[in-house]
Amino acid sequence: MSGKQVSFYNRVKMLRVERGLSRQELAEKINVHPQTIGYIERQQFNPTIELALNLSKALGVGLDAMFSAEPFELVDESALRRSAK
Amino acid sequence: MSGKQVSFYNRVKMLRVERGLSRQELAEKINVHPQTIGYIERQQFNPTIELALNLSKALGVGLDAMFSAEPFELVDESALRRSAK
DNA sequence: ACATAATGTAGCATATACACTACATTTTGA
DNA sequence: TCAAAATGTAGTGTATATGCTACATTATGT
Repeated sequence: MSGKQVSFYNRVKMLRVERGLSRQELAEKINVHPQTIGYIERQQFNPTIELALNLSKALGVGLDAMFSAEPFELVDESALRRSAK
Repeated sequence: MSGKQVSFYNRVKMLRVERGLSRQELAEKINVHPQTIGYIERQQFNPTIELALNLSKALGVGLDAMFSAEPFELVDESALRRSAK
């Protein structure tokens, strides 16, 4: 293992899966090791801003949509209904 | 010196000065060494997301308003005029 | 002009981000 | 059910984020 559990939240896994990317594929897009993506998703370490900016670009969302000091809300059914076309 | 020049941009100094804080004061708010603030402002290293989230809270702006892969625009006179009440 | 505060520079020390390899476990699809 | 793909776990190694101390330089206010 690398770091210990970290004290903030991220939506990297959700965003990656939503885009149909494997860790391998996401890792290639931003030139990091696939394990690095895993550690971030499991909140086992605290990525740098540079890596976060690369993730942000690769996933097409801003930093604030991806990292937060507070837990992100779960997507509930009403939200899904609202976002349905 | 600690790290080398970093490949992205931040507005920490501008935001700090605008709020009338010294590095010492900002550092105390977020429990880091004042030199750490200096290194970030001079882009001499790549802070972690956790530190960035703390800065974000202390300065009252989102991550995207503080860090960017592209240079921030300079505040020009017309912008100042526009934002004047 | 002078004191004081704020900032920069330059070390050294420690923790950890991230790379990488190898193998175990889980998931997925045929 | 079985093979392949995706993910998790473990351990090692290196670079660097960050702490900290000390001194030099540059504002700032009086």
